[in-house]
Amino acid sequence: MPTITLPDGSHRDFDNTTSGASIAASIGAGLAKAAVAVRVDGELWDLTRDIEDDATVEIVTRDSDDGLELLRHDAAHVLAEAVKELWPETQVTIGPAIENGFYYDFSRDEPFTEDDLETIEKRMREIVDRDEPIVREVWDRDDAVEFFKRTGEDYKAEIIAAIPAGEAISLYRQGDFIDLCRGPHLPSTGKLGKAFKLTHVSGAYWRGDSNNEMLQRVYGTAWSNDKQLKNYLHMLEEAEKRDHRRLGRIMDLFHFQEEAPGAIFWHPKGWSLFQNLIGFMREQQNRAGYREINTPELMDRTLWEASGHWQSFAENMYTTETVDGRHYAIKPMNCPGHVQVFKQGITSYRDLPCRLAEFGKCHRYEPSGALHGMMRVRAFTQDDAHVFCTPEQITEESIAVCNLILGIYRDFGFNDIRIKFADRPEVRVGEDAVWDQAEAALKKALQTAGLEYTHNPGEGAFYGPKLEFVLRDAIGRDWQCGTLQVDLNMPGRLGATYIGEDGSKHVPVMLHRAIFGSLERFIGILLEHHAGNLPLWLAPTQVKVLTITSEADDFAQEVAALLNDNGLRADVDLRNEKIAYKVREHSVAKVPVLLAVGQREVETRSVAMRRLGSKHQRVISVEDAIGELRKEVESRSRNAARNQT
RNA sequence: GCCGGCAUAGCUCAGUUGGUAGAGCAACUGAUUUGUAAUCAGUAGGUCCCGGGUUCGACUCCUGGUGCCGGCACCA
Repeated sequence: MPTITLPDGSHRDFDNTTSGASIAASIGAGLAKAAVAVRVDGELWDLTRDIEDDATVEIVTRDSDDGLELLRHDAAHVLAEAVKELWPETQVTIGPAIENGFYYDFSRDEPFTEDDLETIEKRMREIVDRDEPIVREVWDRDDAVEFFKRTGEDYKAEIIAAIPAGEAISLYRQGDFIDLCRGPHLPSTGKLGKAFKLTHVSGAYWRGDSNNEMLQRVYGTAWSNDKQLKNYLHMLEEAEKRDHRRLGRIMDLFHFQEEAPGAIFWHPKGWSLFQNLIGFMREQQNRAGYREINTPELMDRTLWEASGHWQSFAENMYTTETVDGRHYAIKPMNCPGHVQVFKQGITSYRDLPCRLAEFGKCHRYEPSGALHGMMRVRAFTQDDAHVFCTPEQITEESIAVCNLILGIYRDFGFNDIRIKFADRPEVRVGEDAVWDQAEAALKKALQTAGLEYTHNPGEGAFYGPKLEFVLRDAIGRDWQCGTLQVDLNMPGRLGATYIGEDGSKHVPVMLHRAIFGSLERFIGILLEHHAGNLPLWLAPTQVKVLTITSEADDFAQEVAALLNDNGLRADVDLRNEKIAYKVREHSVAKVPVLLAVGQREVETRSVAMRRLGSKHQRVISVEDAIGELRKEVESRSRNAARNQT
């Protein structure tokens, strides 16, 4: 006689054993229909599973986050069932729900083709129409291993064999398909609905290990209704339109070519943007007490061996052949160079913290498959800095770095920022006691600053734990940019010391930090975030003055000169073309401000101002236009561009 | 690096069973002096990614590379 407590606090008594399905039905037909699972005392259960004891129960509907995840997980099972029906010799492995969808990894000799995808999807829809019950079964582990071995599912058998012997495991059966699964699942395949679509195929390593064989992964997306699916597919199209590689071409910012894979040829406008970002960061850093330096791009290999980079990353470093009997490496990062600058002369504890910054160009031989537009390149510029400080200063300096990073992201229009705490990796240098100290210091800084964070276990650098700053862009994609690392190892390895209050030598703590991460990548992210419509203060060409007739040529040039005198980047377009043609061309090129001048404007010394994204224009005096634009640039107002006509 | 796909004019793309290539836009030239997202006409533009092979003949077929795209792995 279980008593069921519902989320609103009300109680219901049942004479016999009940289930999520009957509870939902007792509340209402609508809920029963939307129900996909039930949360029993906080744990997700199948709708049909018996509830025998008193419990707090919440019906999970297909629209909820939990419900959607279940739907996607079920979609993966239906995908596997479809593949097994079509190609019985294929082995199944695993298939989880992921953000926006699901995938399933299969082992087979022949990769799937695009056509196969259509065939599979069609079969999946048939399975949904069959509305097969999805039934939970509890098996003995050894029986399950034996069963999957017998049916040729070696991967499944391997997974189950890793579960401790004697433990009961749950399997789910739908039609002829049976799979190991923690569950829960929908009551039947029909509940999945048809708002899903297979999207692409790819290779994926068994257990995510590149030493293992490669499986065939099928990806799909699944939603609770058709409208959501349609929205998602539309979002994908929009994302394609704001691809930074496309925008870079349209806006004439940069290009790539075959002779320099993973390296960027910057065009005048793109380089202007690049320099703007450096100028901005330089100003922020100077204000925060950093001093800028510059270190060699080519240094003797022994330095990299001493820092420990050679041992970990030799394969990813560009090196020279023997030159005058020595081997040099192009710097893949700036830290060892900064330590050399720190080591010059004798540093007193009074000189700490010592904050050294560099816009350092680094080269890394990234694996060919890792390259991705400007987001992952082989030649890039870090806004790198190292803070040398005493152990007592770690917390304060870390907090300052966090605040600097978060403030700067806001200046660029990123407001949704997450912090991940990455602790010691398996392969590392330094004693565990030192790692304990470094991790504790970083955590303390986060707590003192009152910042929320999530854990990213084992993802720290080889010399120290790190914070990863992840920003979410306008269409919901996450990008890791900034980083803060506490390093108690490298300064000692490279012989850095300072004289403490006690008059003896101490090894300083080194904080590594970057805010943009890589300028190249950050620009790519900025372009996609703003869909190319850069805020005025960043736009390479801020203003284009367009003539309507050639009689306005002199005035247009005068206006452009005035704009330039006032620190605005302005150009003229005097071509003998219709104004509509010029407006279109410069709008496509994403110029934020268009000033049209014709006979009327010449006579009144005014301009017709039109902002990117607006169809309207305002006729205002040249002085007012300049004043307004200057003000906007100075306030770095991101939204102003959108709110004005 | 691994799995799969792609590579034709500056860009977006056509190109039938193997007979050395076309369109639109862009560019250039001329005309047009124009009021807010494409004025008209003409001209020019190609090592069909690179190398090797099969063939009388290869953009097309085979083969080895390179680059890019989607993932996986990697990311100091």
